[in-house]
Amino acid sequence: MTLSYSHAHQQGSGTTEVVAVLVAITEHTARVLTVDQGKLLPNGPLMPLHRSLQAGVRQWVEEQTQQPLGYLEQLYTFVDTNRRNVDGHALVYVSYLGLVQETQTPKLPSQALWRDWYDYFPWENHLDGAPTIITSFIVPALLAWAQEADDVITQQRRRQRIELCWGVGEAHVLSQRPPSLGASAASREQLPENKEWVAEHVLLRYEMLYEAGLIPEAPSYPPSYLANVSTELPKHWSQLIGEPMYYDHRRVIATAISRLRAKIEYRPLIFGLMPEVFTLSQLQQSVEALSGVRLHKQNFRRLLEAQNLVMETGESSSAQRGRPAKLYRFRHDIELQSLLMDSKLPKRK
Amino acid sequence: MTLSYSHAHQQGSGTTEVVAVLVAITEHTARVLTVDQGKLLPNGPLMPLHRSLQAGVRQWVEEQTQQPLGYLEQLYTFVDTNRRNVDGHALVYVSYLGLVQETQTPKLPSQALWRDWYDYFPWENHLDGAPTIITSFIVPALLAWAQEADDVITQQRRRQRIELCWGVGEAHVLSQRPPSLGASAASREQLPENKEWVAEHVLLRYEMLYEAGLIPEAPSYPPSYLANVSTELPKHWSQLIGEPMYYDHRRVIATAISRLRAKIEYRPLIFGLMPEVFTLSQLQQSVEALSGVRLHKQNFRRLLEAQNLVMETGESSSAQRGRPAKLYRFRHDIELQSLLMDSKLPKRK
DNA sequence: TATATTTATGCTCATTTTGAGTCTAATAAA
DNA sequence: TTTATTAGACTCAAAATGAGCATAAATATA
Repeated sequence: MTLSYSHAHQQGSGTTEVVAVLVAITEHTARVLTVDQGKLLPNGPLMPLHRSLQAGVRQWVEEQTQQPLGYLEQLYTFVDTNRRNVDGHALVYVSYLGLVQETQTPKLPSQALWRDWYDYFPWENHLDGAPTIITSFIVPALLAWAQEADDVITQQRRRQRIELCWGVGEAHVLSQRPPSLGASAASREQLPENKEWVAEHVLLRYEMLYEAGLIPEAPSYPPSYLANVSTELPKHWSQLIGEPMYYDHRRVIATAISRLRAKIEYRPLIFGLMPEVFTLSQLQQSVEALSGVRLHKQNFRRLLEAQNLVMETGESSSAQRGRPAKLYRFRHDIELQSLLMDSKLPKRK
Repeated sequence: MTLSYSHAHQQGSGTTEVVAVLVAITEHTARVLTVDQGKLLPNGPLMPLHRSLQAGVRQWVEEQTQQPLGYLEQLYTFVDTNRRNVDGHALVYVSYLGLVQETQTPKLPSQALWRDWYDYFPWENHLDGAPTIITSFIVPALLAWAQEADDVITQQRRRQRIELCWGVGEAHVLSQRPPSLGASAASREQLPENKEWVAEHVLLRYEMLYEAGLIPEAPSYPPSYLANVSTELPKHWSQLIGEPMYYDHRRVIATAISRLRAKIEYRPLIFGLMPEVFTLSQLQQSVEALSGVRLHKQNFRRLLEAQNLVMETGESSSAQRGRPAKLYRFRHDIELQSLLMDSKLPKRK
């Protein structure tokens, strides 16, 4: 794969583009809609005729993907100084997160393609436990990266970042702090101890890999420091580290996943991805597909009950093998609350 | 005040602008930096020479305000179709939230001015209880606005929105929901009951006032429906409803306050606004200045202790009248955690 | 000087929320 | 009819939360 993922480009007179991360859940798998062989997100220039950014996104997305678009939320705005218009102005692109219901997915144009989003972020899928790639390759490589920093402070900080982002807190090198300056309070024994995988840190993890030059999009890829430390990238590294994309589109997806994972904890966005009726298990599996971790079934239901967001249809489904599950639907009469109310999810199982 | 707050404008060839909401706390008051007599936020075009959006913000802000800029975070990107460049492209502006330490505020250029942010949002200041303007003017006017909707559904929804946004849940008209369709669960007695003021809903409240035509920036201001319902805007309405700004800059501030109030609940952003050393009471007062509500002192301290974010300096301050308070400083050795770790605040007093 | 007032700070306590488990029910497949 | 499998009810201890009282150490005032 010798193609460069950060090549230059020329535009017309406009300098603003919209980019969409469309998410759907199909067969218990979180998917993202791509174009151009999975190398790009649906995108298009903002035109003078567009009345708003949202309008621009909707128009382009529906044109490029024939996809009816439900919930839509602005993510982040980037500047790409490698792509400039005829006046020399850098391209600004505004990214959006959109939710699409599985059921209403019609025929796609040939260049549009739903892709499992873990194809791009293999390390984010902890549904069957933490992927081995993390401890066997990623963390060692990142530790080598920390090692090659010039000063000790930077090394220290990088290691701390690694631990916090990747949940690998073992020998916790308590950062050299003044040995009890203010002697009384402040020195409890509950310092870091944070050795947990935090699902919504997707973007932080991606940016660390980028900074360390471990992914093809990075300017410094492949990294030069690995030879020094007798660590080597395995030959199939490019497969392990997920599929690259053009420009910064993979970062845009990382932003989207981060936002979705964070927001689903306190807003019932999930219903934008569900079919009309569903079982509680299906609902839970969908949330798990997004967050990448398993949840505690009973507590998940308890919270759902407490929030009173769903109602039984009276029917039940025996599509599975075991006991038939009651079918539920989202309570549309409280759609407004759903925008305002907090809605929490339980911790992982 | 006959000046129009949504007038058209012409630009050069660029179509992208950055706008900054700079926040500081002085004398226990949250302030925001303005230019042009308090009618605009510091802003400037994105230039081809800027390497990034952040760089653009920093350059323009420091040029316009001589203000050293600490923490900086992107807020939201707007399109202003009233302002277009020579090619007809609408102006895109990217807004940023920046935090400035009180102590390091140097001489300001004459056109820059720190303003109490509640000058623009009088209804957001609940430090001495809920402002009377809410129940005496705002809510009645909004109810009239709800009344004038064409269909009952919209009326219903608007009333629900009013209750949720302004915390005025009394006669809770339970939205007409199917009389127990799925008879068993789902019909608990714990429906809305949300009659609470939620500090971080600043943007929702502003947008509702805008939609109802109750503020000068709105195209439909002043509203026509009030005559019908024997409610009238008091003659001094324009003072009650806060100071207007040009373009959508007041909405940008609302976005900033929302973000800040929400984020301060789980990230220790507040330290970006504090001087080097401070007492716990000062810290609490600063948080209160931002959130607009009073906090429970003992619980505030308990959480601070638990999070272990501050350390005693050993000194104490007797600047006030009563017992001298211990002085603290932020623990800079854990600055990284501070970016990642959750950090919670207690509920209001 | 004695006393009230003010601010800081320590501590308790009932309630709610959370994490994690056991146990029972109802179906399909063998 | 047994077994595997999925759904769903209930329990329980630990932690977090909201709200209070009590005490300490200063200044203002009678």
